[in-house]
Amino acid sequence: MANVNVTLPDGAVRQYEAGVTIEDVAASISPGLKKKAVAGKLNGKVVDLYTPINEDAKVEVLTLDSPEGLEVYRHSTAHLLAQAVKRLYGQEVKLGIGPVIENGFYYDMDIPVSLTPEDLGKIEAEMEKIVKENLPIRRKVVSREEALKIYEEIGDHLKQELIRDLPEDAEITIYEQGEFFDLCRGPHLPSTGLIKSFKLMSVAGAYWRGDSDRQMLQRVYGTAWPKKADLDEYLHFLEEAKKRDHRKLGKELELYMFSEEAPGMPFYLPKGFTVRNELEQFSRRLQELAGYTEVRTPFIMNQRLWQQSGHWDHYHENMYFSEVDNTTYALKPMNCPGHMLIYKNKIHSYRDLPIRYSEFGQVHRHEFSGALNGMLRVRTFCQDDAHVFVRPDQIEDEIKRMMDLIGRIYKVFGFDYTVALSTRPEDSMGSDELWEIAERSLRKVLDESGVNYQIKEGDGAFYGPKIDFQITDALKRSHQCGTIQLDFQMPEKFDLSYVGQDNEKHRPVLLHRAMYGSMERFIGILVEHYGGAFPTWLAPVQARVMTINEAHAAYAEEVWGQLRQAGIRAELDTRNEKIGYKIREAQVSKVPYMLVIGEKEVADRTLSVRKRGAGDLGAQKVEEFIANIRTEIDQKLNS
RNA sequence: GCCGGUGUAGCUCAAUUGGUAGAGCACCUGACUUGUAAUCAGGGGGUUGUGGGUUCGAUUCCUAUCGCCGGCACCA
Repeated sequence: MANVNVTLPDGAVRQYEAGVTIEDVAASISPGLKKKAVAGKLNGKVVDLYTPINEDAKVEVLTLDSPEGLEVYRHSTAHLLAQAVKRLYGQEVKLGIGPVIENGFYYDMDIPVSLTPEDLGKIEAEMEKIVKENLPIRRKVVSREEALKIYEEIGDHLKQELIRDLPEDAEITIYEQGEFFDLCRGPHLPSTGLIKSFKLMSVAGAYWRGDSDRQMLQRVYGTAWPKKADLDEYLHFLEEAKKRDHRKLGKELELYMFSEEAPGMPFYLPKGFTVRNELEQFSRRLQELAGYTEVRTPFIMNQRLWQQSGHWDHYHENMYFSEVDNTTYALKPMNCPGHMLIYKNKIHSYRDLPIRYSEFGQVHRHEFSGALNGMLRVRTFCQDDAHVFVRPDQIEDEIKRMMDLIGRIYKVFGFDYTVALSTRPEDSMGSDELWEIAERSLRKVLDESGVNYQIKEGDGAFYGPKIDFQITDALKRSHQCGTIQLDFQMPEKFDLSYVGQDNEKHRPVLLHRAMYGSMERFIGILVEHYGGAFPTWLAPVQARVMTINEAHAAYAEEVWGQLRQAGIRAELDTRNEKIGYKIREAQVSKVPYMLVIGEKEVADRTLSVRKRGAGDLGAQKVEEFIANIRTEIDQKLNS
């Protein structure tokens, strides 16, 4: 019998008889490892635990502590789901795909009946049963013809299509567990009994192969974890996230509202608008320092303009139109064309570039009804937009400046972010050459800046490639916000020019840029990020003065006046209520500073400071408190 | 837009097999004059999203439509 040398992750080499399985290797290391093993890694490739080792190899035993092991586990749970559904709903069930996703898995299936949330409980129970049966899960290699025959026999057109689309040289495998089998690359757990903690989360429709022209399947989402405690922790996390939902908090904190009269269009309530104004003012100040000048362009402009800009051809179905005096006007979905007109309003010298126009521009886009989501996806929103006109030699420097500015802003909120480069989409305009140049320069700046970035092929705007900034919030979810887009098309379309040193006309290059992205989305993200408890500089109400009883009202009113005089957003609460009641209300509405005034404070001309999250800070002179809170507010940039 | 769910007072939710709606908070009034997360009592408030239909009778059943929610597709 030949021997094989097995190299383990720690570098140790052990000798086994050829044909030894990874499970045997695990057993030979320790009984504990054998018990925990769910799969293996053979020369870097994740494989089934019972895979034989026939030649010298690097081997790693995978447990649920590794991401790969957990992935195998979740994948097997997806099969478990499919098996349960087939048992309950019969062979009529056709299987699409059932991949692993973050925290779990899903399976897309064609099921004769519509599943309801209650059905999920029944399916879970069936899954538990299959776990108890502890069915061995085994891999079987089949030929393409065999595979097709198997799925023709059971009339599963979905799997047949998948098989036909597999590459010529692909090894086709089927995994079997009891009466159930599934076309699958694997690997899987050795048996169903190893699956411990899972929960089906929801049912939803999903297009077959992600194509909206094709059949809609039923997608069941599930989550799976090594231990019950992990599952509980995850479910708890979801509960916490739900409490922070910006739609719920926006209502509770009276920040914004929605009405059936304008689906997808937020109404700002006084408090929400205060936050927004603060954000806008902050960004405005930074942009002034960075050399931007602010402009304002009309909401509706003649259809001609949109034909010229290309929006008519490429963005028509998302636009709102209005007919006035036999002329069609469009509500702007983007601010660029207006800024083109401003640029063309006069002749520019090469010395004047870069010219940086910023606009808090309200745009309207007719998004699909199903796409709307609170403040995160709306039909009218305000972009903190800017268009910068540069000479070709200024492109890279200007992009660097933009990236710096965006990074600085995100830091103020404590956001981490990731960057992605999006390349030419299918529906685009302009020559291959210009796209080539544009993509290359963005890539160059990104490479030089040293940031990590991913590439999103075909995800660019129709007029140019872009760098997108994705914010990661306190709950580790990411949201697209900032963007920098390079555009050679729009200057062509609008025949923009500047006069060069040679006294000839030259074509400027256009950079589109947004930092918050949309004020609405950014506010929604901030609400969830802070759980509604805004830092003092953003808080709609920064301090609330509250009295112990009505004898203190006069002094409290005086203090309230002083605070407002100092530019602090303060409220006064002199109602005939107990101080505990007033504190509770202030606490619930997440006011950062609660200022209590009673007999002592009136006598000493002080106020008692209670800070949200920190409790009673004791008495301070009014001037002292004002100085402290002002410092805190002004320090946002140094945070 | 597509699949599924859902819509009751300002908010959060109740209402046995269809018998014409109720609670807490909020709001108003009164009492209490209060020291760091809810004082007590009383009161007002709803064409049950909207339009049709079935029925002696509809919050409940059917249907259309709108909004919202979870996904898909699309996207700042």
